[in-house]
Order: sequence, then C-alpha cells, then structure tokens
Amino acid sequence: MAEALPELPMAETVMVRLMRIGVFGLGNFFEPVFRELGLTENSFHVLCLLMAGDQGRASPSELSELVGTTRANMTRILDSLVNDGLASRAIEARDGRRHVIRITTAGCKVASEAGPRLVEPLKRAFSGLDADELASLDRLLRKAIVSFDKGATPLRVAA
Amino acid sequence: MAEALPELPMAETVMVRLMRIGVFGLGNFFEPVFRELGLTENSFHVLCLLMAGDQGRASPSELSELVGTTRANMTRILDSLVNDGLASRAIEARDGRRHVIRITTAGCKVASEAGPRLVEPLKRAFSGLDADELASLDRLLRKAIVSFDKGATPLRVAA
DNA sequence: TTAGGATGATTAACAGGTTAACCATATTGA
DNA sequence: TCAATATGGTTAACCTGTTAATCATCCTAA
Repeated sequence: MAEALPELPMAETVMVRLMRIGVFGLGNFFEPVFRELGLTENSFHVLCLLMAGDQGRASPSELSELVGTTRANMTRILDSLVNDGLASRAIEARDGRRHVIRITTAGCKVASEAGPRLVEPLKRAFSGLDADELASLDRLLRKAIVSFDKGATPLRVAA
Repeated sequence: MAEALPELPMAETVMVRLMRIGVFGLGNFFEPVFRELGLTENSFHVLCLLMAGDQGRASPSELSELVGTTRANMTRILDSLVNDGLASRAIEARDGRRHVIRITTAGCKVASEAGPRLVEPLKRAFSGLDADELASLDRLLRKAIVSFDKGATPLRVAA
C-alpha cells in the first residue's frame, strides 16, 4: 500500500490498517457466541442497554443513539428482537409518536446467558497483554478517538 | 453494558468498544474521499496492490487474500473496477481457470489521485497524538493482534 | 382553530459483505 | 484414457447496514 503511494504518511497509514485488522480479529471471538444465541452484536447491545437502563424501557431513538446506528436500522433490530419475543414495542399514551421498548423476561434470560459465555473469549482475546499494556492501550485509544472527533471534517472547511 | 452484565471483565470489554469506536471514527475521514473518486476502501486497496505488485497484475484469489475478503466478494469488487475501466480481466493462457487482473492506465491515474487527497485527512485524524504515542499505539495494537491470532478459537477446542 | 412545521418511527431502495452451491478447467491415478 | 477429484472463479440467496422518502402525531403561532 505504502509501496504504491509513497506520499502517504507511513505511521498513520499503518495505524489505520492495524486498527481495522484488530477489530476484524476481535469479531471472530464474539460473533460465534452471538450467533448461537440468535443475537447480533447490536441486538445484544440493545438488550444490555435495556437491562441497565430505566426499568428496562427505552425509546428507539435513544437506543439508536446509544448503540451508534441509524434509527432506520434500529427499527429493524427491534423488529427482530420483538419478533423473537425478547423485547416488546408499545406506543406511549401521552405521545402517539413515541414508542416504548421493553425487555421481556425471555430477553433478560438470553442476555444473562450471553454474559458468562462472553467472559472466556474476552479474556482469551486479550490474554497476550498484561494489565499495564491494557491500560496503556486504553489510554492511547481514547486519545486517538478524541483526536478523531476533533479532526473530524465539519463537512468541508475551507476547501 | 458493564452495568447490565457485571460479570464481564471491565478492561477487556471497554477495549472492544474503544477499538470499534475508533475504527468507526476513522471511516469518516476516508470514505468521503473514496466516494468522490467512485471508489470503495476495498477497491482502492486493490488498485494499490496492483500498483505495488508484479507488473500491475495479480489473480483474484491473491487479491482477496491480501485485502482480507472472500473470493466471492472480490469477484464483485473486480466487476466494478473492470466496469469502470480501472482494471482488466483476462484468462490465463496456460491455465483456463486462472484469471489475470491488470490495472489500466486509468486505474493508475485514479489511484494516484487518491493518494494526495488522503494525506491531509490521515494527518488530521491522528493530529492529537505525537510520534511517541503513535509508536506506542502501533506496538500495542500489533501485540493485541498477535494475541487475537493466538487466542483465536480453533473451531471449538475442548468445550 | 387550524395551517405549517417538528419530531419519532417506518418503509423502500440500495450498498457491500457473507455463505453455499455451482461451473469450468486441470490434475491425478487406476 | 478417462473417471474422480481438486482448484479458481462466479452466481444466487441472504444479512445487515445506509440514505432518502414517507407516515402519523404533536406543537406552535397567526
């Protein structure tokens, strides 16, 4: 890559690849677990948010915001959860536009089953790093994310 | 997330999120550039590999291997590149199964145009990290990737 | 009170990826 | 020699995400 385009800044270009490769590699640890449970990483995330949040209820918008996907996509994720009986969807009495998503007991059960199954893969994935290294990586990734946010192009600046 | 499932190891769980958030954030810097050029990150990667490689030629399998996607998907990526006149596809004389993909002059041109346009976003993205931090992040990510590879489940071990 | 605009959610069309089945060509060994 | 198998590539079906358009409800100001 850098061979083809020597003008690219090496350190940064390599960093992009490293991050992508890392995320890709991580997928192999968790997707199998989710698949077995009939979940997606996103649908699992939604279940967790519902469990953690206010009385197991939330709105689609809130959820899409927290998960980091579009509302349109959240609609589909919720369709699937509702269809599987893991969550319920109702219209709020005081505002007919708002929907209320609630986790069901079945949903709680599935989410609780997922937890223990994820512990081992999580630890195994990072077993090559000691606590100090994990802490450093955490710190640097946070710093990088802040950098991305700051540098994020505001839809074209001065051209 | 950790609130809902306290049994999950915090450091590792957070790390997964950080890496995903980071990669997602990175996308905002480059996808616009690729889009303007009518490229995908993957199709750009293919062009780079062709430029860097042996006489601008390679086989679909090699490319899918190097890019890290399936052969089926590479077929589609190449369809698109060939369709846009950026690469050509031919059958190898000595073995009718093998195809030879070559980058065209138009393909070289597009790839060369992409280079300069990527420099600024790349530097901007990582502008919040100094050289030492970049080096540390590089080292830790590589170590993490090695850890992922080692710990990668060999399709169920002892269950 | 009601027309115009916001807001929450869904739908439709599309993009890019995956897996599994398939086709065509080469290779091998009985 | 030729049937069985391996290999390279494509196709078909599907999954999950995105964007843009749409629907329904609510809010607001003339």
